[in-house]
Parts: sequence; C-alpha cells; structure tokens
Amino acid sequence: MFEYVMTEKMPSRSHCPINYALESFGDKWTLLIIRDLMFNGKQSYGELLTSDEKISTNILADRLKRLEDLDIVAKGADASNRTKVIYSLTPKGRDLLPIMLELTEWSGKYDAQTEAPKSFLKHLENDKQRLIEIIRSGWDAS
Amino acid sequence: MFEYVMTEKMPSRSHCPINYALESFGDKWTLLIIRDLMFNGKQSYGELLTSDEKISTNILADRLKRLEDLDIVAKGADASNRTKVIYSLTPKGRDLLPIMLELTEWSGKYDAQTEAPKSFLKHLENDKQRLIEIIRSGWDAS
DNA sequence: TGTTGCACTTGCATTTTGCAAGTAGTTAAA
DNA sequence: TTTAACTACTTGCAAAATGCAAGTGCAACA
Repeated sequence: MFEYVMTEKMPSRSHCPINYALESFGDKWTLLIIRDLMFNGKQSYGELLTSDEKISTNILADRLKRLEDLDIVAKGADASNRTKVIYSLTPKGRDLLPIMLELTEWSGKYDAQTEAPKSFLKHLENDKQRLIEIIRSGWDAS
Repeated sequence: MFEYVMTEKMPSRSHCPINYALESFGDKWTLLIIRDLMFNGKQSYGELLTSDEKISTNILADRLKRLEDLDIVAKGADASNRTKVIYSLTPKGRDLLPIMLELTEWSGKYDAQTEAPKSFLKHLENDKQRLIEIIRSGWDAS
C-alpha cells in the first residue's frame, strides 16, 4: 500500500509548476491537514484525526509521512512529554498561505453555504497582502 | 464507475472553503485540464488528451462532465464543424486564475527543475495584480 | 505491574484509476 | 453513394488507492 512518496526519485509526470503542486498536495486530504496546522492550531496526530471531514487514520499517517518527505511539515518532540509528537509547518509549508487564501476566497464566492466568515472574506478582498502579513507576523512571534 | 459528480445533492464532507475547493478540483487531473484551457489554448477533447502528463480518455471525459456540472467549464459547438466540441472556462473557471498563479509561484520557488519561465516568475513576484489584469484583458478581447 | 493515552499498522472490502480497445455520429474523398 | 477518416466519447478489466475497524507498541502514570 502507498508505494510512493514523492521524492526526487519518484517518476514525475512533468515539471509543469501546476503539476508539481498537484504531485505535492493534489489529493482530497493533504490540504485539509495543512489547513488544520495553519489555521486551526492543531499539532498532534490525535488532533488532526478529529476534523469535520473525518480523515481515516491510515491515510493521515501516509500523508504526514509524505509531507515530511517533501519538507512541508516537520515532526518534532514535545518538550514536556516525550511520548507526544508535534507536527508543524516548515517555511515551505507556510509559503502555501497565499494559495490557501486564494482557495478560501474562491470558495467563499461560489459556495452559497460557505462557512468562511463574511468578515474574513471582506478582509481578503480588501487587503489580502496585509492579511498575509498579519498571519505571518503571528508565526514569527511564536 | 464514477458514481458521483458533485452537485447540490452530493454529500459533502463539510462547507469549509478549503474543502469546497478540494471537492471541486482536488484530484490529480482536474487542474491540469483547467491549466490547458486557461494557458495553453486548448479547446477540444482531442487537444486536451495530448498533454505531457498523458491523461487517459475515460478520466478526461469524467472530469469534463464534472467541471460542466460545477459550471467551471462550458461545452459548446464549433461554428464551422458540427462534429467538433469546444470547451471553455466559465467566469467561475476564470476566477481560478489567482489560484493558478499562486500555485505557479510556489512551485517555481521550490521545484529546482521547474519549467516555469524565469521571466514569468519574476513578473509574478513583482506585480501579480497587473499580470492578472493583463491575462483577464486578453480574455475580454476575444 | 497494570492500565491509560498516544501514535501509528494491519487486513480487507469497496472505489477509483490506468490502459487498451471499441462504438457512434458526422464530414470528406472516391 | 459508398467508404474511409475524424472527433468524441464508452466499455471492460486489472491494478492501485481508499475507508473502515481492529490491533500493536511504547512511554508514563497510578
């Protein structure tokens, strides 16, 4: 099962940039994990398992491994509890922020039932760059 | 095969905007079709079959149907040839442009072997908004 | 020393994909 | 008027990925 993770050795279909992105996170689950790490304060395997979309545990394990190999997510130890594993976004992972915001804006526009808060969507439309900087400065602080 | 296309009736995992985007085009092929329609001047089924990534014909048919149902792609008849079908992006599809550009920028930054032209990436970094307007004005012209 | 919590693995049925081949409705040439 | 060619698909089947439920391993705590 899951023969491949994407590495330099994995046969890639092309080096088109859209295709590179798809081969990195173009499936139904990976961006949800990134979302939870980026926006929802989740850090542990157990927390990542509890999203609304109910990812199954084997898929989560596979995707985390893949994201680690791609240097999008880093796996670390919790300082206070040796048995606990902490997942976080690397700089490469954090650089997905503008993509995440564009996805949010598009869905906010076209999904009549979107959960995205109106105020957030307004902020996105009005001053995306500033929103990006605000979120990034929150990361730098911690 | 292919039981679902996403419609109002399809059970959706959540109305998180990231999830909405994933359920619209979160697979390994859909964005490649959109790329070819958006940037590579492709219009027909046959042309869409010839990409570097070699999409197979049943998957292409399925994804086009899906994209039509989602109102991202429109299917039209060629004026001069009744047997020929013309696919094009709807306004909802064209609104994916900023997402496509962000994906390109990210991949351009992290894929050492990216095919994205250096000059295009420069333009993206320096004045993304202007690039978007230039591309959009090209669409309005036709 | 045994129980609990956390991070995964494993097995297996179901679904989706990839590949090759086939069909159907024009249009164009003989 | 028949026939070949072109375009847009559809079909069948093997292989791979997914979803679900249950199990394992290891450290900490009681």
